[in-house]
Amino acid sequence: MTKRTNDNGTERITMTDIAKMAGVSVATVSRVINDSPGVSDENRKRISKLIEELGYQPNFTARNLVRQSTRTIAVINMQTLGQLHAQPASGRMLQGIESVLTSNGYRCTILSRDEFAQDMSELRLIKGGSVDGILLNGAKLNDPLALELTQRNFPFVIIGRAIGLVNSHYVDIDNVFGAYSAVESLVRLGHRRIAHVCGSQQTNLGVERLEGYRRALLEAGLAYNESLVIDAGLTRKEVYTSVRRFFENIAQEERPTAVFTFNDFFAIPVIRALLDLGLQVPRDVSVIGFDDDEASQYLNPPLASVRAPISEMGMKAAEMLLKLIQGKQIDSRQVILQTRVIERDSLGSPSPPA
Amino acid sequence: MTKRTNDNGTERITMTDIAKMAGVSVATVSRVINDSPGVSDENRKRISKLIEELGYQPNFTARNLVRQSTRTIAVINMQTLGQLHAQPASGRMLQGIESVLTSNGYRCTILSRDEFAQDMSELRLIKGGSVDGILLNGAKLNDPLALELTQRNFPFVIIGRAIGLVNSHYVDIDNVFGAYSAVESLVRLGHRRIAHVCGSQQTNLGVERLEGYRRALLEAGLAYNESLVIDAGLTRKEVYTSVRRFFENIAQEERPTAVFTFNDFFAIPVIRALLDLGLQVPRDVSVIGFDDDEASQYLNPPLASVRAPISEMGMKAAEMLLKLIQGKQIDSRQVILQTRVIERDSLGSPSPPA
DNA sequence: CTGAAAGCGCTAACAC
DNA sequence: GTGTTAGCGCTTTCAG
Repeated sequence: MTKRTNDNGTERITMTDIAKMAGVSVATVSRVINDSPGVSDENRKRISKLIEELGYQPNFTARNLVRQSTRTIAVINMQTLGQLHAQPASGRMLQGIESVLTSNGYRCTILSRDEFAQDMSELRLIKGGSVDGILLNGAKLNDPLALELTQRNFPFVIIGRAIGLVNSHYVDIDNVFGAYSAVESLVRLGHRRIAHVCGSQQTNLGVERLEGYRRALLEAGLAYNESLVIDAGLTRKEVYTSVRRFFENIAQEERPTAVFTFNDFFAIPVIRALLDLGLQVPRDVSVIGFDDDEASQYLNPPLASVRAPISEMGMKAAEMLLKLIQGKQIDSRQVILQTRVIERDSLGSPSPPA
Repeated sequence: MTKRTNDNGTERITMTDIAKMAGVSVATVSRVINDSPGVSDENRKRISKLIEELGYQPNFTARNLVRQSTRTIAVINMQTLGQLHAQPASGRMLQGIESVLTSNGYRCTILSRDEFAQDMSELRLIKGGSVDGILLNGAKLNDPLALELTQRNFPFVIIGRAIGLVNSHYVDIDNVFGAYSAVESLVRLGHRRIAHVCGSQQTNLGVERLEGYRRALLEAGLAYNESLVIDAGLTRKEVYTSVRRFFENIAQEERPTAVFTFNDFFAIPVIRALLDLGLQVPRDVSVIGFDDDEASQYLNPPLASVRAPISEMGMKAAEMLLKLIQGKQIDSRQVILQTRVIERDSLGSPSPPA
């Protein structure tokens, strides 16, 4: 590409052009663009008008270079893009993040963690100065990337908890309590054999919700029985298959009368599997999910769930990150948002034994 | 921020540093970084090693400035971020886009069209040189933004058709045919009164699918009856309310025995509304959607739909845009992807009149 | 209040 | 092969 020219051959207008036309120096133009003081009213007005008329827009990259910032942040996910975008909950998160970023003049770019690269390729982002901050959507135990970012003192906020990292900034929902209360509401309905279709135990999310399940059982005086925990995989297909197999192979008197699923995303194939085996929901098996996806209330039967303020979580995380970047005061490095059980028709009392 | 320094006070390592340490000029270092010829093997090896050891990463912004490119593209949507991210189909699109962009060293940033700004604020993106190309997710009739981009000869690809724009680059699915075949399959089952819960008539998508519905009816010798077209709004809540009201207020003998919904996203509250009125699906009313969201097969009843290769559409659009930017040959400026009806249990023959 | 000039970190002529 | 140098378009001292 020729310098100072677009593909179509039209000159791209620069600050120098404006300066020449206004008969001032670039410094003055720069001052009015940045609302800096030290420009006569007359000049300011004239230059502003010129800018307006010509539709001049300061070059993003040049500004970034001298400012040493790009006004873009990266959202780094544990899941692949396919997994990420398949989940309604991710959409809510991204929506929260993007809304506060764009309204603050920032942009974001969505990346997924490359599990195959050993070298933490994500670090190139910060070494190359191409992002001003990072939102870590999910973290592992003693997450090496989080550790590295901490050591480099690079601005980042974890969405989800950072187990093994002291003093890191994060915002999370109370997953343990959320799961606990879901199971507790099943217990209250009289259920004694409660299964859990758990999330990936490689993630805090999966671990925490399982923990909440376990605690609720113990507190209710019910044994925690590992054989009632179905570790089904990541996709709906896998969940369908595992759950179907599980219920096919269990003796009727052992059969759980309720299942708490890792999230609503999983609850859909779980219910399908039950129905396909001729089991009714909630007559034979009650089901409760997590997240309270927008669709859940419209499902058949309407799905009980743990309502989680996911988009708020994204917003809070983005706000915190922005403060971090701008060196502003942060009230609390850790934010935990609360959840609440929403009871719907997928819930019932267990039928008395036939 | 002090120059050449990070927040934490550590120097940020630059090409000049590498050059000094290697005892060569920056030009040489630049050459090895860019795999340009004209460097002795010995130097190349030594410099590479140094870069490796120091974990040097060329500054993204500086490169962008001199190259006059940012390696980022914008995805501009018609919907708000909330609407966008709520839809499984959008997730599939984004996944397709992001996967080809990132694998080509590009990034993307998701924006939504500001319907309140008259000045086409999106143009600032290109005036400020902050994106290399644009993916227009959806376009209006004679879309002013698309027109402007065309005039400026700025690289862009429309996802969806560009009515009123000759020779624009776009990739789309065959919505008219998709809708046609959905309705046609209802007709084949014996349905005569078929309703359509349509999408926004401000979008091509909504218009085209309605058109397909209309054509199928006409071709089947059935009258196109506007009162059977339910323009329900954008949210599931609105759809639920409208559809419920519609079926509540219609005489039984006038009641549609089938409904074709704009997409699967809408089909969920439609089915809920029917069930809440005591109507069975498909016994009383058959339902067919569009998109074939991943969840649809697991719904109760499993939802018939028109399968659309949405993630492929995103990929194709991204690939086309990249070619456009890189000045490569493009086989065809317009790509239309085909759809296919997937029949599931939400479909049945109309019950014989009681 | 204004302008000259020194960069930001890199690429790419152009000379040697 | 290698180095020198002139920018890319902007911000920001520092003089005046």
